[in-house]
Amino acid sequence: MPELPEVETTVAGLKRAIEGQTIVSVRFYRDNIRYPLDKAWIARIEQQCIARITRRAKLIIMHLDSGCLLWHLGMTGSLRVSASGEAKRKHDHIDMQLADGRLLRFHDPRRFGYLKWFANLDDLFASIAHYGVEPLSEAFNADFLYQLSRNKKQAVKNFIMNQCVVVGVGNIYACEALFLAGIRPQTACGSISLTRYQQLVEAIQQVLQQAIAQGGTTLKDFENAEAKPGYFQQSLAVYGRAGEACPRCQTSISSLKLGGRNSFYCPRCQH
DNA sequence: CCCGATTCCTGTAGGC
DNA sequence: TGCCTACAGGAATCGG
Repeated sequence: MPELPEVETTVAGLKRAIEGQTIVSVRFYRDNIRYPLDKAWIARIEQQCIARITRRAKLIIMHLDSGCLLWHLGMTGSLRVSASGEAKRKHDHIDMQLADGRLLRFHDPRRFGYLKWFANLDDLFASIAHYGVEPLSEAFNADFLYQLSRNKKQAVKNFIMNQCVVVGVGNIYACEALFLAGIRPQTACGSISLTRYQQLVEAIQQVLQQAIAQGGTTLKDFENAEAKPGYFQQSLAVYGRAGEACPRCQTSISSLKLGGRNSFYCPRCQH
């Protein structure tokens, strides 16, 4: 599920809703999601104020007065703030009760998401030191992609979905950005020119910014911190549209598997 | 080193 | 209706 725009949307909602709140009690409803949930963390988290909430890649970072929390929503995870006493649903795995009575609740049917506690931010960032550049930062530019891709045969779609290269771009936005840039997803990344990488950088930034502005993409079950869906799915040009008409030239959209992931493109607009 | 395949898990859609 | 299979937004890990 959540790629960068969905995580950004969730973080924006959480900032509004719970920054400055104190966590009074924590409950783990199971002892692991993707990774183990250590019960020893509970005492470290309780009575801590959530001073700041930020995003790095597809991760949500909660800066506590002492220590910090790192959340990953995986494919089906959501982090919502609900009224006190709201009934627990199936697949609700973690509750954090706030001082004003509301509840921060982590829900994740497939349990590919995770929570980790760290004593300090240095340790947290050390755990994700292998991550690549932020796509909406200055460091993400045509030169960077061009240099890093030389002599590589990897398909460009897999290249831009590699979190060690650039973070936050998942299957949906990779397909959409390649369509906007007019590049076929299976093109070897090492054979793409600097000029075309310039177009790709602009396309990735444009698609992510538009998706953020629309509150993300809700294909199936994404909901933000206020349990509201996103609207960017209405703007998808190729993702999930195999056999439908290309919005630019009316040619039938094609699909193929790349790195095990379904990939969609227009055979006429993309080369 | 670079790839693709596999793996974690549940829900859902589609074929029969 | 029910049973079975394939597939889904992520990403670490394994093996060729």
